[in-house]
Amino acid sequence: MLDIRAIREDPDRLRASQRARGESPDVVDDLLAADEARRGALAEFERLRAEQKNLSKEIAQASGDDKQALLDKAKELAAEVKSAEAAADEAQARLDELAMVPSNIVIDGVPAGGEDDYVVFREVGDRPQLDQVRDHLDLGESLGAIDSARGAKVSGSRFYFLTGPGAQLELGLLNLAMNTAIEAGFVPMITPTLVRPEVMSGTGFLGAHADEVYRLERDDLYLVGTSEVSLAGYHSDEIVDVSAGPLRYAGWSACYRREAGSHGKDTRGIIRVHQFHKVEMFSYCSVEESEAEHERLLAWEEQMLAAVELPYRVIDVAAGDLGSSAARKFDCEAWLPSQSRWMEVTSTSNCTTFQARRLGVRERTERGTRPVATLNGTLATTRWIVAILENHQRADGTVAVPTALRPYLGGRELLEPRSREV
RNA sequence: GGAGGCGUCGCCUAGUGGCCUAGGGCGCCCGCCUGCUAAGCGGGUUGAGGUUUACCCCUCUCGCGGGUUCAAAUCCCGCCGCCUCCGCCA
Repeated sequence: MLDIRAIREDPDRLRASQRARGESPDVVDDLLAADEARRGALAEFERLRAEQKNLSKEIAQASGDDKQALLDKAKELAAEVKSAEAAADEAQARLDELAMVPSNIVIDGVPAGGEDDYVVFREVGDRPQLDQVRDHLDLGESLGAIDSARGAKVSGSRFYFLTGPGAQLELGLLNLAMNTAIEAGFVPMITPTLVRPEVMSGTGFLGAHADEVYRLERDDLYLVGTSEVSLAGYHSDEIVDVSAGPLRYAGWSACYRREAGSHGKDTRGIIRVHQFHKVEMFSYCSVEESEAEHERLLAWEEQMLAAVELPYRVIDVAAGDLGSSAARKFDCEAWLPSQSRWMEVTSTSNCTTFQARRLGVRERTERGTRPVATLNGTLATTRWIVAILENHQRADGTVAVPTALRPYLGGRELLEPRSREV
């Protein structure tokens, strides 16, 4: 949802943003018309309602014939008030509906265009020199780390078991991420993975990509695709104090995605799965501070990637590929040797006031309250195991454990193929 | 799943159809007073929207949504949340 008053003042800004995303600028005129209609209807209702209140007070003091005459008049007025209120409510609902349509206004400097129009900021680290490349599933199976076949047997395609060193690797990654976050001053959180419709909708996940989300119809709850959802809802309908700096939370949760539109894509291994774990950073801050905070979230992501010794690049995602709530998004992509391509491993978005406005998260200022900015970013996910196995594989079939993860694997420096099939 | 109780401003609370333009206390903010602090005195202090250069003013907001009524914090219906007890389960 966008600020209708801001659109009234500067409609061209939204038009330009819509064009950059490849979406229609016509919604702007629809919005302005609906806003005008709403204000007209509201003024009429308020006028009648004020009249009714005054009349009511007269009735309380009148008596006899006077009172009866006033009562007759009041009865008529009551009907008028009722219909004026209905009209005002309807006009408000029309505007609300329209206001939910446009995606967030992109920040100046975001590249225009679609999926392939990103800008590469930098490339960090050296890609491994490998004569023979095995992919992560091949490696994971021989190490006894990933069991895809039994995942499918138990739960269907895109499910898996992490076993032995695989399970330890994931726990290690997530703990390393959690510790990194705590050290940086984040409040560690373990979050609900089922949320109410208002929260899911408030974060912007029920728009164009609603098919991605699991829904439990009997209970009217949604399974989150990231703890961003729960953490955004955490302060909903609250006035928070961000005057002393951002409120920072690090959420640990399981994540669920239907992957409805990706049949046949990344079907092998654990790159694209229905359920995984993630540690997510989430910040609430003033809108003025949001761009600096975005850079900081990116820096913490890069710190994690450096800690697990992965080669990666950072891209500035183009407007058309942002998702509805983001005003800017930076992705880190790790090198994927088996496919000679880059694979998204982190994503950090500045949602400016888009989510906060829908969820009612405000801050106090000298002149009333206003929505804060919300930002999120990935510190580690199950998918990182893919990049770690592939980039740290060695010719003898072993996989080197990055130094930072060794404490979580009992000090082991190498993962070795198991001798016995299980 | 069953029974009962509760939901009013940041917190505590008053309020049983018109005197509520929601009162009081605590906390907080501003001022006065005062060697300092405390106390005392005066004022301010829910949020959303409309109107306005601004001040003012107006409407909505007593968990949420309906209804009754000229008029609802107050009466009726539905829902949600919390608490207590019982049952069932891990």
